Amino acid sequence: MSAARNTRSPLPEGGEVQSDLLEWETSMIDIFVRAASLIGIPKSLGQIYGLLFCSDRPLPMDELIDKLSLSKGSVSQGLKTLRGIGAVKPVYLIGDRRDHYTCEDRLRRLVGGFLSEQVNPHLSSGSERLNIIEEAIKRDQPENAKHALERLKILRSWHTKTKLVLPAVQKFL
Amino acid sequence: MSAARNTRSPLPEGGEVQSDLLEWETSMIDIFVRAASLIGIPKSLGQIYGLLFCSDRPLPMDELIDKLSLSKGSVSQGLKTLRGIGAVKPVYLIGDRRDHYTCEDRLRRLVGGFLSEQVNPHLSSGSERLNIIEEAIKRDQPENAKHALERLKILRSWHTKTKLVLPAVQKFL
DNA sequence: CATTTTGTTCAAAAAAACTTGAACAAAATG
DNA sequence: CATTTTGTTCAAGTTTTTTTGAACAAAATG
Repeated sequence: MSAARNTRSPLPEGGEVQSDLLEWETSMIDIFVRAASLIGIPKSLGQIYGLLFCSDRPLPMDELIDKLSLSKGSVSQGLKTLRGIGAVKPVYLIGDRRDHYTCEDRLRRLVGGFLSEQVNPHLSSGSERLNIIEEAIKRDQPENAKHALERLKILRSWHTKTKLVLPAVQKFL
Repeated sequence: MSAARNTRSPLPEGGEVQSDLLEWETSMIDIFVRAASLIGIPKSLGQIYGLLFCSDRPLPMDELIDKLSLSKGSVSQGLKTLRGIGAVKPVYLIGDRRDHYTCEDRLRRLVGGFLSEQVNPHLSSGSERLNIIEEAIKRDQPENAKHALERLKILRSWHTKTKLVLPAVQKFL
């Protein structure tokens, strides 16, 4: 077990550090990439969030592009989405014209943002949709209308339970 | 508001009914298709589950293929996956050689199956992964090791909370 | 045992999702 | 105000995921 210290390549003249990620950073980012894909979010968003999570200071787009080897477009679009769900926040640093970003690191907020942007809209519209189905059943008058209405009832109960449980989960976290 | 009754086309001679779906069925299936894509599951699985949910009796593959206009391969593979997470169950009917399927309609079971197949594996491996990151931090000896360890600590607390909350949710449903 | 029925598998096709890069806009700088 | 810096947008390209369909296996039937 040779203990080689932190091997970022020494700064090239300029001032522009094409620093590779350290191993712990790579692994930690990987955790977020996996978590992202688990909840159906693109890999690049996981990477961006992950790098911000690892960083001990707010980072500008440049650095994200550079360290993650992503295109400008990807990072710009990714930050937009992450801002949208409140997972990252712009921070304005004096003496630097560029926007810098930090990650939201409170689990409750993180989950809250995700739920209210990605899940709640579906839940809300769900209620109306169930009413529309009820009307359709009445219109169709299927021979098994009774069964159809039973199914609808089940869906309504699922809907209710879900709307109840999500806020509770959030409060717990 | 003309109340046209259920318009399945009258049976063609054979006995094979290429019955189109009724409107209420289509809409209800659509609910499942949306829900599926919300949790990152292919559309066809949503359709299959949805049709079984609408049906008042177990259905054989043939009927799923026919009514949903999906290929044999898709339905076979889809049922396999759904069986895997316990969302559908084979039912053996006397006098019919074909497998028939019903859907699991207890929300708790449904969520339970999904969590234990798709989520828990990630959660379990997560613990080990965090230890590996800890080792990486020690190895890398980054100048901001203190910060890195703080981040790790946060991840561990998230991990713990998540492992705690999922079973609780399940119990509630 | 030849034939039919039922169901699985997997390579290739199709569709969907994601990423790129170049063109553009907006704001700051000198 | 011309130039540079920063950031967005979106059409086209790439990659990933999903679906198809034909070949195959297994079991029942007569």
